[in-house]
Amino acid sequence: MRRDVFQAIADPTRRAILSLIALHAMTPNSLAEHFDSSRQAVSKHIKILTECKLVKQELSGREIYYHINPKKMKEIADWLTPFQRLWETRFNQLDDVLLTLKNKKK
Amino acid sequence: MRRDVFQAIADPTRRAILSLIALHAMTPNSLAEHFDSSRQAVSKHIKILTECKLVKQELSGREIYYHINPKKMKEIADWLTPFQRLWETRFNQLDDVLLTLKNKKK
DNA sequence: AATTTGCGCAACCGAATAATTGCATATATA
DNA sequence: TATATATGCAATTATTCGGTTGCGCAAATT
Repeated sequence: MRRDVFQAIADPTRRAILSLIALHAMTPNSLAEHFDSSRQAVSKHIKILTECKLVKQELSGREIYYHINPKKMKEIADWLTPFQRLWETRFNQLDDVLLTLKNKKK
Repeated sequence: MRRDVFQAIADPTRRAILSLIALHAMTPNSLAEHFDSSRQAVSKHIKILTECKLVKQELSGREIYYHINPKKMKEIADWLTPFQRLWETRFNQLDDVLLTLKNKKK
């Protein structure tokens, strides 16, 4: 079973869950209220997020509050770092120009 | 068929393809040499990357050079932006402290 | 003590994925 | 012109995914 952050954030519901708990920790039930799918479906998503360490749990009686794990979120940002210069600089616009010239030559 | 950037980068081979063509444009055949899977398999990945606009193609005779599309890559970075403060500031460490205190209380 | 509530787990199902194989087409090369 | 090369597309298959349903358990509530 592949279980990495990239596979985890591939699902829109899981991305929404991350956005919600980024504001404040939430229980599965309170999370499920924000979606059309069942509580179990949401729980399954949480399980996947937990397995790849994107969320941590805080037990409180029979309730479980799920928190986001910033360190793991940063791993996604880290993967993007080498690509950053591509959109931050004007290299990409230069690429476009070169590409256009090349095509015109043909 | 869901075809967004997040689903696209979920696959490790596709992430590797993006990393390779970020350095310089490549043809499907030259890309396939970097992987164990077949040329067709790589082509299918490229198709997915093309469909979600992460790569652009430059035709040159019978060869097709695939380029990365920085604008689309940035969309991933944009999604991450709201989460940035979670790891860039010391809020996350503060969270850890509060969580520990809460657990001790019980 | 009995009932309700919050949760995880397992089984099941249809849809989507990733890979292979085989084929068709267009461009180079001999 | 015949052959080799670069590529895309379609069919097939095993696997994974996302969802539902039903269950069991522990903590709260009555």
